[in-house]
Amino acid sequence: MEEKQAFYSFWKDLTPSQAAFLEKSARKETFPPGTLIHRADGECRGLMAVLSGSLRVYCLSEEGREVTLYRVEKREVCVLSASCLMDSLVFDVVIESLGQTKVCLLPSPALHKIEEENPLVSLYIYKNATEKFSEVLWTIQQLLFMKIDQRIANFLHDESLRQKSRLLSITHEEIAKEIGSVREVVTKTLKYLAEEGKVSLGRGKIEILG
Amino acid sequence: MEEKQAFYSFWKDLTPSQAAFLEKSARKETFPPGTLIHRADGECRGLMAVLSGSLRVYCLSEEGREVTLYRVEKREVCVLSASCLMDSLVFDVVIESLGQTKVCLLPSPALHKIEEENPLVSLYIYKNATEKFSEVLWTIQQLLFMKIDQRIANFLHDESLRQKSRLLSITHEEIAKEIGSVREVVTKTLKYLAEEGKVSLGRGKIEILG
DNA sequence: TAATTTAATGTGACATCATCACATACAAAT
DNA sequence: ATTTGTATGTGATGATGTCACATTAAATTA
Repeated sequence: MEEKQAFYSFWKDLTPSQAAFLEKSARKETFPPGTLIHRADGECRGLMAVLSGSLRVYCLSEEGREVTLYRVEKREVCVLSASCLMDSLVFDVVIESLGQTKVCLLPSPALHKIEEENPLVSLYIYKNATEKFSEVLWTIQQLLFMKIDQRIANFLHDESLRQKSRLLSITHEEIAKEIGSVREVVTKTLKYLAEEGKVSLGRGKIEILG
Repeated sequence: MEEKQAFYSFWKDLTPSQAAFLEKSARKETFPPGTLIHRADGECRGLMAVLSGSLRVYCLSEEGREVTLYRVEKREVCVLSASCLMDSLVFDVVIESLGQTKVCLLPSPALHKIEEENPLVSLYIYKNATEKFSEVLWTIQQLLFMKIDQRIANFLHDESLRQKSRLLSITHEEIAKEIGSVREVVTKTLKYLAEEGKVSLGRGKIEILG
Protein backbone atom coordinates (compact mmCIF):
# COMPACT_ATOMS: atom_id res chain seq x y z
CA MET A 1 0.00 0.00 0.00
CA GLU A 2 1.15 3.50 -0.85
CA GLU A 3 0.92 4.67 2.71
CA LYS A 4 3.26 2.08 4.16
CA GLN A 5 5.82 2.54 1.44
CA ALA A 6 5.91 6.19 2.33
CA PHE A 7 6.28 5.69 6.08
CA TYR A 8 8.33 2.57 6.45
CA SER A 9 11.47 2.81 4.41
CA PHE A 10 12.16 -0.92 4.78
CA TRP A 11 9.00 -1.67 2.84
CA LYS A 12 10.87 -1.80 -0.45
CA ASP A 13 13.12 -4.53 0.99
CA LEU A 14 10.25 -6.90 1.74
CA THR A 15 9.36 -9.83 -0.46
CA PRO A 16 5.84 -9.62 -1.89
CA SER A 17 4.60 -12.20 0.57
CA GLN A 18 6.21 -10.42 3.51
CA ALA A 19 4.67 -7.16 2.37
CA ALA A 20 1.29 -8.79 2.00
CA PHE A 21 1.53 -10.33 5.44
CA LEU A 22 2.44 -7.07 7.13
CA GLU A 23 -0.16 -5.24 5.10
CA LYS A 24 -2.80 -7.57 6.46
CA SER A 25 -1.59 -7.16 10.05
CA ALA A 26 -1.43 -3.39 9.92
CA ARG A 27 -4.19 -1.47 11.59
CA LYS A 28 -5.10 2.09 12.22
CA GLU A 29 -5.70 3.41 15.70
CA THR A 30 -6.86 6.76 16.97
CA PHE A 31 -5.97 8.05 20.40
CA PRO A 32 -7.67 10.89 22.25
CA PRO A 33 -5.33 13.65 23.51
CA GLY A 34 -3.20 12.59 26.46
CA THR A 35 -3.56 8.83 26.01
CA LEU A 36 -0.73 6.79 27.51
CA ILE A 37 0.23 4.65 24.56
CA HIS A 38 3.29 3.05 26.05
CA ARG A 39 4.23 3.04 29.68
CA ALA A 40 7.37 1.97 31.48
CA ASP A 41 7.45 -1.81 31.75
CA GLY A 42 4.28 -2.01 29.72
CA GLU A 43 3.60 -4.26 26.79
CA CYS A 44 4.60 -2.80 23.46
CA ARG A 45 2.33 -2.39 20.52
CA GLY A 46 4.64 -2.18 17.55
CA LEU A 47 5.91 0.29 15.01
CA MET A 48 3.69 3.32 14.80
CA ALA A 49 3.65 5.81 11.95
CA VAL A 50 1.93 9.03 12.89
CA LEU A 51 -0.75 9.97 10.37
CA SER A 52 -2.09 12.99 12.23
CA GLY A 53 -1.48 14.58 15.61
CA SER A 54 1.78 13.82 17.40
CA LEU A 55 3.37 11.78 20.17
CA ARG A 56 5.51 12.82 23.10
CA VAL A 57 8.20 10.44 24.33
CA TYR A 58 9.41 11.19 27.84
CA CYS A 59 11.01 9.67 30.87
CA LEU A 60 9.71 9.85 34.37
CA SER A 61 11.31 9.91 37.80
CA GLU A 62 9.84 8.10 40.78
CA GLU A 63 8.77 11.46 42.18
CA GLY A 64 6.88 12.19 38.99
CA ARG A 65 9.25 14.64 37.34
CA GLU A 66 9.22 14.37 33.58
CA VAL A 67 11.72 15.09 30.85
CA THR A 68 10.55 15.13 27.26
CA LEU A 69 13.02 13.22 25.11
CA TYR A 70 11.53 13.95 21.72
CA ARG A 71 8.31 14.19 19.80
CA VAL A 72 7.09 12.17 16.89
CA GLU A 73 5.34 14.39 14.40
CA LYS A 74 3.07 13.66 11.47
CA ARG A 75 4.67 11.42 8.84
CA GLU A 76 7.31 10.13 11.28
CA VAL A 77 7.73 6.66 12.75
CA CYS A 78 7.93 5.94 16.46
CA VAL A 79 10.32 3.08 17.02
CA LEU A 80 10.38 3.00 20.82
CA SER A 81 6.76 1.89 20.84
CA ALA A 82 8.23 -1.35 19.48
CA SER A 83 10.83 -1.56 22.23
CA CYS A 84 10.13 -5.23 22.91
CA LEU A 85 11.56 -5.99 19.47
CA MET A 86 14.93 -4.75 20.67
CA ASP A 87 16.57 -7.03 23.17
CA SER A 88 18.87 -5.44 25.69
CA LEU A 89 16.91 -2.23 25.88
CA VAL A 90 17.11 -1.49 29.57
CA PHE A 91 15.68 1.97 29.28
CA ASP A 92 12.01 2.65 29.75
CA VAL A 93 10.08 5.56 28.40
CA VAL A 94 6.50 6.70 28.41
CA ILE A 95 4.73 7.67 25.20
CA GLU A 96 1.58 9.75 25.09
CA SER A 97 -0.51 11.32 22.36
CA LEU A 98 -0.41 15.09 22.30
CA GLY A 99 -3.52 16.02 20.37
CA GLN A 100 -6.05 13.69 18.81
CA THR A 101 -3.62 11.30 17.17
CA LYS A 102 -4.11 8.75 14.43
CA VAL A 103 -1.44 6.16 13.74
CA CYS A 104 -0.81 3.29 11.40
CA LEU A 105 0.41 0.40 13.52
CA LEU A 106 2.46 -2.63 12.55
CA PRO A 107 1.92 -4.91 15.56
CA SER A 108 4.98 -6.36 17.28
CA PRO A 109 4.16 -10.06 16.80
CA ALA A 110 3.77 -9.73 13.05
CA LEU A 111 6.83 -7.57 12.77
CA HIS A 112 8.84 -9.96 14.86
CA LYS A 113 8.04 -12.79 12.46
CA ILE A 114 9.17 -10.76 9.47
CA GLU A 115 12.20 -9.50 11.34
CA GLU A 116 13.46 -13.05 11.75
CA GLU A 117 13.28 -13.61 8.02
CA ASN A 118 14.61 -10.26 6.91
CA PRO A 119 17.54 -8.60 8.68
CA LEU A 120 16.89 -5.33 6.86
CA VAL A 121 13.81 -4.89 8.98
CA SER A 122 15.89 -5.26 12.13
CA LEU A 123 18.42 -2.89 10.67
CA TYR A 124 15.71 -0.30 10.06
CA ILE A 125 14.51 -0.56 13.65
CA TYR A 126 17.94 -0.35 15.26
CA LYS A 127 19.09 2.39 12.94
CA ASN A 128 16.04 4.43 13.75
CA ALA A 129 16.56 3.78 17.45
CA THR A 130 20.19 4.87 17.27
CA GLU A 131 19.22 8.06 15.54
CA LYS A 132 16.60 8.88 18.13
CA PHE A 133 18.88 8.08 21.06
CA SER A 134 21.54 10.25 19.56
CA GLU A 135 19.09 13.14 19.38
CA VAL A 136 17.98 12.43 22.91
CA LEU A 137 21.52 12.60 24.24
CA TRP A 138 21.98 15.92 22.56
CA THR A 139 18.84 17.15 24.29
CA ILE A 140 19.99 15.84 27.63
CA GLN A 141 23.39 17.41 27.21
CA GLN A 142 21.62 20.74 26.97
CA LEU A 143 19.66 19.90 30.06
CA LEU A 144 22.84 19.09 31.96
CA PHE A 145 25.01 21.95 30.82
CA MET A 146 22.77 24.89 29.92
CA LYS A 147 21.16 27.45 32.17
CA ILE A 148 17.45 27.45 32.64
CA ASP A 149 16.77 30.79 30.96
CA GLN A 150 18.63 29.72 27.84
CA ARG A 151 16.84 26.39 27.79
CA ILE A 152 13.47 28.07 28.07
CA ALA A 153 14.38 30.59 25.38
CA ASN A 154 15.49 27.76 23.08
CA PHE A 155 12.34 25.82 23.73
CA LEU A 156 10.13 28.82 23.00
CA HIS A 157 12.03 29.43 19.80
CA ASP A 158 11.67 25.83 18.64
CA GLU A 159 8.02 25.74 19.61
CA SER A 160 7.42 28.94 17.71
CA LEU A 161 8.85 27.31 14.60
CA ARG A 162 6.77 24.19 15.12
CA GLN A 163 3.53 26.08 15.59
CA LYS A 164 4.52 28.63 12.95
CA SER A 165 3.39 31.39 15.28
CA ARG A 166 4.88 33.82 17.74
CA LEU A 167 1.85 33.44 19.96
CA LEU A 168 2.10 30.11 21.76
CA SER A 169 -0.69 28.38 23.62
CA ILE A 170 1.15 26.66 26.39
CA THR A 171 1.26 26.61 30.18
CA HIS A 172 4.26 26.93 32.45
CA GLU A 173 3.69 23.38 33.64
CA GLU A 174 3.92 22.07 30.08
CA ILE A 175 7.14 23.95 29.46
CA ALA A 176 8.60 22.53 32.67
CA LYS A 177 7.88 18.98 31.50
CA GLU A 178 9.44 19.68 28.14
CA ILE A 179 12.69 20.97 29.50
CA GLY A 180 12.90 18.79 32.61
CA SER A 181 12.34 21.50 35.18
CA VAL A 182 9.46 22.45 37.48
CA ARG A 183 6.60 24.87 37.14
CA GLU A 184 7.70 27.39 39.76
CA VAL A 185 11.08 27.86 38.17
CA VAL A 186 9.54 28.32 34.74
CA THR A 187 7.16 30.92 36.15
CA LYS A 188 9.97 32.88 37.74
CA THR A 189 12.19 32.68 34.69
CA LEU A 190 9.41 33.75 32.35
CA LYS A 191 8.69 36.73 34.55
CA TYR A 192 12.33 37.65 34.22
CA LEU A 193 12.22 37.21 30.43
CA ALA A 194 9.10 39.38 30.35
CA GLU A 195 10.86 42.15 32.30
CA GLU A 196 13.61 42.01 29.70
CA GLY A 197 10.93 42.57 27.06
CA LYS A 198 11.59 39.26 25.34
CA VAL A 199 8.15 37.78 25.88
CA SER A 200 4.69 38.91 26.78
CA LEU A 201 2.70 36.68 29.11
CA GLY A 202 -0.94 35.76 29.44
CA ARG A 203 -2.80 32.90 31.02
CA GLY A 204 -1.90 29.88 28.94
CA LYS A 205 -0.34 32.15 26.32
CA ILE A 206 3.14 33.36 25.60
CA GLU A 207 3.95 35.84 22.90
CA ILE A 208 7.51 35.98 21.66
CA LEU A 209 8.67 39.55 21.04
CA GLY A 210 11.61 40.92 19.12
CA MET B 1 41.35 -15.47 13.15
CA GLU B 2 40.20 -16.80 16.48
CA GLU B 3 40.46 -13.45 18.15
CA LYS B 4 38.13 -11.64 15.81
CA GLN B 5 35.56 -14.38 15.89
CA ALA B 6 35.51 -14.03 19.64
CA PHE B 7 35.14 -10.26 19.69
CA TYR B 8 33.07 -9.41 16.67
CA SER B 9 29.91 -11.46 16.66
CA PHE B 10 29.20 -10.54 13.03
CA TRP B 11 32.35 -12.39 11.95
CA LYS B 12 30.42 -15.61 11.40
CA ASP B 13 28.18 -13.79 8.91
CA LEU B 14 31.03 -12.73 6.65
CA THR B 15 31.88 -14.48 3.41
CA PRO B 16 35.39 -15.98 3.38
CA SER B 17 36.63 -13.16 1.17
CA GLN B 18 35.07 -10.50 3.40
CA ALA B 19 36.62 -12.11 6.44
CA ALA B 20 39.98 -12.27 4.72
CA PHE B 21 39.76 -8.64 3.69
CA LEU B 22 38.90 -7.43 7.18
CA GLU B 23 41.48 -9.74 8.66
CA LYS B 24 44.11 -8.07 6.54
CA SER B 25 42.96 -4.56 7.46
CA ALA B 26 42.83 -5.24 11.17
CA ARG B 27 45.64 -3.88 13.27
CA LYS B 28 46.57 -3.76 16.88
CA GLU B 29 47.19 -0.53 18.69
CA THR B 30 48.40 0.25 22.18
CA PHE B 31 47.55 3.47 23.98
CA PRO B 32 49.29 4.88 27.03
CA PRO B 33 47.00 5.76 29.96
CA GLY B 34 44.87 8.84 29.35
CA THR B 35 45.21 8.92 25.56
CA LEU B 36 42.38 10.72 23.80
CA ILE B 37 41.37 8.13 21.25
CA HIS B 38 38.33 9.86 19.91
CA ARG B 39 37.43 13.46 20.44
CA ALA B 40 34.30 15.43 19.70
CA ASP B 41 34.17 16.23 15.99
CA GLY B 42 37.30 14.19 15.46
CA GLU B 43 37.88 11.65 12.76
CA CYS B 44 36.91 8.15 13.75
CA ARG B 45 39.16 5.15 13.70
CA GLY B 46 36.81 2.21 13.52
CA LEU B 47 35.56 -0.65 15.62
CA MET B 48 37.81 -1.31 18.57
CA ALA B 49 37.82 -4.48 20.62
CA VAL B 50 39.58 -4.04 23.93
CA LEU B 51 42.25 -6.68 24.46
CA SER B 52 43.63 -5.29 27.71
CA GLY B 53 43.06 -2.17 29.78
CA SER B 54 39.82 -0.27 29.32
CA LEU B 55 38.23 2.78 27.71
CA ARG B 56 36.13 5.54 29.18
CA VAL B 57 33.45 7.13 27.02
CA TYR B 58 32.29 10.51 28.27
CA CYS B 59 30.71 13.76 27.23
CA LEU B 60 32.07 17.17 27.90
CA SER B 61 30.50 20.57 28.46
CA GLU B 62 32.00 23.76 27.08
CA GLU B 63 33.11 24.66 30.59
CA GLY B 64 34.96 21.37 30.84
CA ARG B 65 32.60 19.42 33.05
CA GLU B 66 32.59 15.73 32.24
CA VAL B 67 30.05 12.97 32.60
CA THR B 68 31.17 9.39 32.12
CA LEU B 69 28.66 7.58 29.94
CA TYR B 70 30.11 4.09 30.15
CA ARG B 71 33.31 2.12 30.10
CA VAL B 72 34.49 -0.48 27.66
CA GLU B 73 36.22 -3.28 29.49
CA LYS B 74 38.46 -6.09 28.32
CA ARG B 75 36.80 -8.36 25.75
CA GLU B 76 34.19 -5.74 24.85
CA VAL B 77 33.75 -3.78 21.62
CA CYS B 78 33.59 0.00 21.43
CA VAL B 79 31.18 0.96 18.71
CA LEU B 80 31.16 4.74 19.18
CA SER B 81 34.76 4.90 18.04
CA ALA B 82 33.25 4.02 14.67
CA SER B 83 30.67 6.80 14.87
CA CYS B 84 31.35 7.98 11.34
CA LEU B 85 29.89 4.70 10.11
CA MET B 86 26.55 5.71 11.51
CA ASP B 87 24.90 8.50 9.62
CA SER B 88 22.66 10.80 11.58
CA LEU B 89 24.67 10.52 14.75
CA VAL B 90 24.54 14.08 16.00
CA PHE B 91 26.00 13.29 19.35
CA ASP B 92 29.65 13.65 20.10
CA VAL B 93 31.59 11.89 22.79
CA VAL B 94 35.17 11.70 23.90
CA ILE B 95 36.90 8.36 24.38
CA GLU B 96 40.07 7.92 26.40
CA SER B 97 42.13 4.97 27.54
CA LEU B 98 42.07 4.38 31.27
CA GLY B 99 45.17 2.33 31.86
CA GLN B 100 47.66 1.10 29.30
CA THR B 101 45.19 -0.16 26.73
CA LYS B 102 45.64 -2.51 23.82
CA VAL B 103 42.96 -2.81 21.17
CA CYS B 104 42.28 -4.71 18.00
CA LEU B 105 41.05 -2.19 15.46
CA LEU B 106 38.96 -2.68 12.35
CA PRO B 107 39.50 0.62 10.51
CA SER B 108 36.44 2.56 9.36
CA PRO B 109 37.22 2.60 5.62
CA ALA B 110 37.59 -1.17 5.41
CA LEU B 111 34.55 -1.74 7.55
CA HIS B 112 32.55 0.70 5.48
CA LYS B 113 33.31 -1.26 2.35
CA ILE B 114 32.15 -4.52 3.93
CA GLU B 115 29.15 -2.83 5.48
CA GLU B 116 27.88 -1.89 2.04
CA GLU B 117 28.02 -5.49 0.95
CA ASN B 118 26.72 -7.08 4.11
CA PRO B 119 23.81 -5.55 6.04
CA LEU B 120 24.47 -7.85 8.99
CA VAL B 121 27.58 -5.80 9.72
CA SER B 122 25.50 -2.63 9.82
CA LEU B 123 22.99 -4.41 11.96
CA TYR B 124 25.71 -5.39 14.41
CA ILE B 125 26.92 -1.82 14.67
CA TYR B 126 23.52 -0.23 15.11
CA LYS B 127 22.37 -2.90 17.51
CA ASN B 128 25.45 -2.40 19.63
CA ALA B 129 24.95 1.36 19.52
CA THR B 130 21.33 1.05 20.59
CA GLU B 131 22.33 -1.14 23.50
CA LYS B 132 24.96 1.33 24.66
CA PHE B 133 22.72 4.34 24.28
CA SER B 134 20.07 2.57 26.25
CA GLU B 135 22.53 1.98 29.08
CA VAL B 136 23.68 5.56 28.88
CA LEU B 137 20.16 6.87 29.24
CA TRP B 138 19.71 4.75 32.31
CA THR B 139 22.87 6.27 33.75
CA ILE B 140 21.75 9.78 32.95
CA GLN B 141 18.37 9.16 34.47
CA GLN B 142 20.18 8.43 37.72
CA LEU B 143 22.16 11.60 37.32
CA LEU B 144 19.00 13.62 36.81
CA PHE B 145 16.84 12.14 39.49
CA MET B 146 19.09 10.83 42.25
CA LYS B 147 20.72 12.67 45.09
CA ILE B 148 24.44 13.08 45.14
CA ASP B 149 25.12 10.94 48.19
CA GLN B 150 23.20 8.03 46.72
CA ARG B 151 25.00 8.41 43.40
CA ILE B 152 28.38 8.40 45.09
CA ALA B 153 27.42 5.40 47.20
CA ASN B 154 26.26 3.54 44.09
CA PHE B 155 29.42 4.41 42.24
CA LEU B 156 31.63 3.23 45.08
CA HIS B 157 29.68 0.00 45.26
CA ASP B 158 30.01 -0.65 41.52
CA GLU B 159 33.68 0.26 41.55
CA SER B 160 34.27 -2.07 44.45
CA LEU B 161 32.77 -4.91 42.40
CA ARG B 162 34.86 -3.97 39.37
CA GLN B 163 38.11 -3.83 41.29
CA LYS B 164 37.05 -6.79 43.44
CA SER B 165 38.24 -4.89 46.50
CA ARG B 166 36.80 -2.77 49.26
CA LEU B 167 39.86 -0.57 49.18
CA LEU B 168 39.62 1.68 46.15
CA SER B 169 42.46 3.72 44.67
CA ILE B 170 40.64 6.74 43.37
CA THR B 171 40.61 10.50 43.86
CA HIS B 172 37.64 12.75 44.53
CA GLU B 173 38.23 14.41 41.18
CA GLU B 174 37.93 11.09 39.37
CA ILE B 175 34.71 10.25 41.17
CA ALA B 176 33.30 13.65 40.24
CA LYS B 177 33.97 13.00 36.56
CA GLU B 178 32.37 9.59 36.77
CA ILE B 179 29.14 10.80 38.26
CA GLY B 180 28.96 14.20 36.56
CA SER B 181 29.60 16.36 39.59
CA VAL B 182 32.53 18.45 40.84
CA ARG B 183 35.39 17.71 43.17
CA GLU B 184 34.33 19.95 46.04
CA VAL B 185 30.92 18.37 46.30
CA VAL B 186 32.41 14.89 46.26
CA THR B 187 34.82 15.88 49.03
CA LYS B 188 32.03 17.22 51.21
CA THR B 189 29.76 14.27 50.58
CA LEU B 190 32.51 11.75 51.30
CA LYS B 191 33.26 13.51 54.56
CA TYR B 192 29.63 13.12 55.44
CA LEU B 193 29.67 9.43 54.48
CA ALA B 194 32.81 8.97 56.61
CA GLU B 195 31.08 10.53 59.62
CA GLU B 196 28.28 8.05 59.12
CA GLY B 197 30.91 5.31 59.30
CA LYS B 198 30.21 4.08 55.79
CA VAL B 199 33.65 4.75 54.36
CA SER B 200 37.15 5.44 55.59
CA LEU B 201 39.17 8.03 53.71
CA GLY B 202 42.84 8.43 52.83
CA ARG B 203 44.72 10.36 50.21
CA GLY B 204 43.75 8.76 46.93
CA LYS B 205 42.15 5.85 48.79
CA ILE B 206 38.66 5.03 49.92
CA GLU B 207 37.82 2.01 51.98
CA ILE B 208 34.24 0.83 51.98
CA LEU B 209 33.10 -0.27 55.43
CA GLY B 210 30.11 -2.33 56.56
C1' DT C 1 -25.63 37.52 35.98
C1' DA C 2 -23.62 35.92 40.22
C1' DA C 3 -21.56 32.27 42.60
C1' DT C 4 -18.61 28.45 42.50
C1' DT C 5 -15.08 25.62 40.96
C1' DT C 6 -10.92 24.55 38.58
C1' DA C 7 -6.70 25.52 36.46
C1' DA C 8 -2.96 28.64 36.07
C1' DT C 9 0.10 31.66 38.01
C1' DG C 10 2.75 34.21 41.81
C1' DT C 11 5.85 34.16 45.61
C1' DG C 12 8.70 33.44 49.82
C1' DA C 13 11.45 30.21 52.64
C1' DC C 14 14.39 26.60 52.43
C1' DA C 15 17.44 22.59 50.52
C1' DT C 16 20.68 20.94 47.29
C1' DC C 17 24.36 21.29 44.40
C1' DA C 18 27.69 24.03 41.40
C1' DT C 19 31.06 27.76 41.31
C1' DC C 20 34.75 30.41 43.04
C1' DA C 21 38.46 31.41 45.87
C1' DC C 22 41.33 30.18 48.60
C1' DA C 23 43.82 27.32 52.65
C1' DT C 24 45.91 23.15 54.17
C1' DA C 25 48.02 18.61 54.01
C1' DC C 26 50.25 14.81 52.15
C1' DA C 27 53.76 12.48 49.29
C1' DA C 28 57.24 12.27 46.06
C1' DA C 29 61.41 14.25 44.29
C1' DT C 30 65.40 16.97 44.97
C1' DA D 1 65.12 18.78 55.10
C1' DT D 2 63.17 21.41 51.46
C1' DT D 3 60.65 21.92 47.58
C1' DT D 4 57.03 20.93 44.53
C1' DG D 5 52.94 19.07 42.84
C1' DT D 6 48.73 16.84 43.77
C1' DA D 7 44.93 15.97 46.75
C1' DT D 8 41.89 17.52 50.03
C1' DG D 9 39.24 20.97 53.10
C1' DT D 10 36.10 24.78 53.54
C1' DG D 11 33.34 29.07 53.43
C1' DA D 12 30.73 32.36 50.56
C1' DT D 13 27.77 32.83 46.83
C1' DG D 14 24.60 31.65 42.90
C1' DA D 15 21.36 28.75 40.42
C1' DT D 16 17.73 25.66 40.60
C1' DG D 17 14.55 22.36 42.82
C1' DT D 18 11.13 21.67 46.79
C1' DC D 19 7.46 22.97 49.64
C1' DA D 20 3.70 25.53 51.11
C1' DC D 21 0.80 28.46 50.31
C1' DA D 22 -1.79 32.91 48.12
C1' DT D 23 -3.85 34.96 44.17
C1' DT D 24 -6.13 35.29 39.84
C1' DA D 25 -8.27 34.15 35.44
C1' DA D 26 -11.25 31.30 33.03
C1' DA D 27 -14.87 27.88 32.87
C1' DT D 28 -18.92 26.02 34.89
C1' DT D 29 -22.98 26.10 37.38
C1' DA D 30 -26.67 28.05 39.88
